[in-house]
Amino acid sequence: MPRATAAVAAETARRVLEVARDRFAADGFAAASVDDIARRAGVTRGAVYHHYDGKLGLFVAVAERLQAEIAARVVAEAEKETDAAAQLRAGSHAFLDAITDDRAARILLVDAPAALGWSRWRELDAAASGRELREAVEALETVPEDLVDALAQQLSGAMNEAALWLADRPGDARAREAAHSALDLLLVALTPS
Amino acid sequence: MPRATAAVAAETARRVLEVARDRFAADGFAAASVDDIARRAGVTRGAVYHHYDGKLGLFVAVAERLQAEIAARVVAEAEKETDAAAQLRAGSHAFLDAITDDRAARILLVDAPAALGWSRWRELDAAASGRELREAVEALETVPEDLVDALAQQLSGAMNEAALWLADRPGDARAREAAHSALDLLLVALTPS
DNA sequence: TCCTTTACATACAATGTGTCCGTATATCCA
DNA sequence: TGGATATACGGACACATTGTATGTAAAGGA
Repeated sequence: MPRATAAVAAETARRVLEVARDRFAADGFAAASVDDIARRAGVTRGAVYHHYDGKLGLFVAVAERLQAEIAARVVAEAEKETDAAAQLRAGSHAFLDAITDDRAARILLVDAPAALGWSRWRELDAAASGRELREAVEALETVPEDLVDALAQQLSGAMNEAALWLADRPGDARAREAAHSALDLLLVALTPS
Repeated sequence: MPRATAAVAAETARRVLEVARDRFAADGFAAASVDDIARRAGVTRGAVYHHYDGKLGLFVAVAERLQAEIAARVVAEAEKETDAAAQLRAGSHAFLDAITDDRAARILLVDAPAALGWSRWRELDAAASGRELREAVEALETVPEDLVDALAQQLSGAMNEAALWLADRPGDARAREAAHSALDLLLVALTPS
């Protein structure tokens, strides 16, 4: 088998990543097999292990990609607002919509904590949208300084659970509306009227 | 090997369950091995497969046991209060304390959703404390009927995340206090003054 | 007392992961 | 420009783990 040029190699890595994203979303981390991913990408497991650090490394690459995509959308929406409270609300709603697209919820919210361990998952999340959330909560006048971390964490949990709840009800517009409204109910309590 | 009497057999099943609980908590579902659990329980894998429906069945048994224990504590605390709002708050705080004891958080909140799938995990949770939470939210006058499900879900997510956050900071009394206070911040918004 | 069922132990087959090794060919460098 | 070297894989192997099938000895009922 001839060796591929650098551009072709990058294309191989990209295709593997794409297939992996699809398989992890469809089958979950545990049930997805590296061999299946490789075959669907048109390569052997050797290629996958060359480009990525094992099954977990491949999964991490997929997760980081998804996190980045979602964080970008969240930040973009939040930045449209000016004051802290509005930014928090806009970002939260954007997060809910973003993570329920592209079947990212299962990968990021169900499999990632188990596969990476909760603390590593937290670090990954903090590097993406988690940090923004914490800062948004911190900017609120109504929240005491020593509760910022705990509250941001719990809001994150509420949104994540809402996302999974929605992911379990695809196409249910009423549920989506209810999730957003309920989230607002929690957020308005924290935002100064 | 002689066959055991019925009482001895029940004791075997109980010992296996206990060891499994310990191993799942320490190693996680994926990394724990049936052989290791069996050996630590003083039996072979054959005994485990006789008493439980495979690794997943054993895990489900452990999870159900933990759920029941926690639900009992939550209900006991909630029943000390009379009005709906106070019951919700008492139950929520009791849940936070209960699930962070005995290293149940990892099993129930991290591994269970991944191993069982999110929807099966939800059913398991609903059968235990989830249903109580929904009813408590429903009893609040301040929450519109069509938001009850979504809100209960999100509150559950907030509490679960708080539990994991605390489980990651064992013995940190300040964090525990902050988690409870932050949870109160969310709950007071929903409870009529 | 015999016979069925229970409670395991043991052996076996299947699947999946990670690693090692081979190799052809870009790419770098003298 | 022609070799040396590193890269991008493919293929084979070893290992771990799960589930199943089978054997078996004793308990408990008829």
